[in-house]
Amino acid sequence: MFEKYVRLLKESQIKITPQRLEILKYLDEHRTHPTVDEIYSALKENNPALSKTTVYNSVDILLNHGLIQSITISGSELRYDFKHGMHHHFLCKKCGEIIDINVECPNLGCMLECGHEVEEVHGYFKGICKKCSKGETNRNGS
Amino acid sequence: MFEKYVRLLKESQIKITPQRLEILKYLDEHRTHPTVDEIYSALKENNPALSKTTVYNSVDILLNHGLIQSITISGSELRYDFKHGMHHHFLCKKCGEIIDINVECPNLGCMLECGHEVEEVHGYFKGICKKCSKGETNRNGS
DNA sequence: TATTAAATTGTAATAAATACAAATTAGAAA
DNA sequence: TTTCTAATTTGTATTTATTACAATTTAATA
Repeated sequence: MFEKYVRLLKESQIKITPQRLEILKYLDEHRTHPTVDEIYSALKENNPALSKTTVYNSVDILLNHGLIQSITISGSELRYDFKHGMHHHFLCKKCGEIIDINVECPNLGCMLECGHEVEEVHGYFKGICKKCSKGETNRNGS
Repeated sequence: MFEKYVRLLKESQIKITPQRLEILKYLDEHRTHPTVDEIYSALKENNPALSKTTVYNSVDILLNHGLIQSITISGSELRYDFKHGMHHHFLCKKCGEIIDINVECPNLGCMLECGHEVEEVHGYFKGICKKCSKGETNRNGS
């Protein structure tokens, strides 16, 4: 059940706690780029004693060890994403969904030429997603 | 003095007010990607009656008409940028500076193929900037 | 110049993130 | 296994960013 996440934490030399395992698992299984509040609400169901501060602390340590990444696409709030292969994001301004776009950034070489040390690469697109532009229903009901 | 900004607002059919002119001019002349608070503090010097709500309202309307863009690179706060040519951004994790990177995104074609309507393209890199990685002084003094 | 819809101001409320002290716990050592 | 300690979790209190909104002021038209 949690073997994968135990292994990931051990590899990063992070102390293993049930809360961290649950958070990492949640992010791996829900590629919805949730906020701390969304993670907290979901996990509180099975663990009513969970504290939101723990979620903040945990995503911080997972972030610092590179197991997850933070997404700033939506402004005024941070979202989190289990680190799978390099990809970009698309935010639909109508339904609010954040869609993974499986492309890499071809500008990285240019960055290195500039002389900066690049640790993170983020590519964001915003607009109206395929579904919404076809006029299908969406989660905002608009 | 303000002709350029009067023209820009007129072209966008936005009502011309001194506050909007000052904010647009400030963003054009200070390519530092300031927050609302930074814009507010700077302009309050010459206009003590300025309200922070006005800065929020003004950047909103300038944003909606495409005269400026919002930058979400730094998390938990929005930054604003006068809209000049297409470029990416680099955030230095040491000195906090946000540097313009003059590249375009070659993935746009791919996006259109996906069927999404793209309105905005954002490319962010994070790491240690050239100056900081050479050990020079920086604004955090670290 | 008078009019009116829109913008500005200031205060209050909301929401996201951080700080911190007390209680609890993971994991190493005995 | 039990003990011990540093690290983690919890809960509360702050701070900070943003939004809501009513009253006042103003831009721009007639």
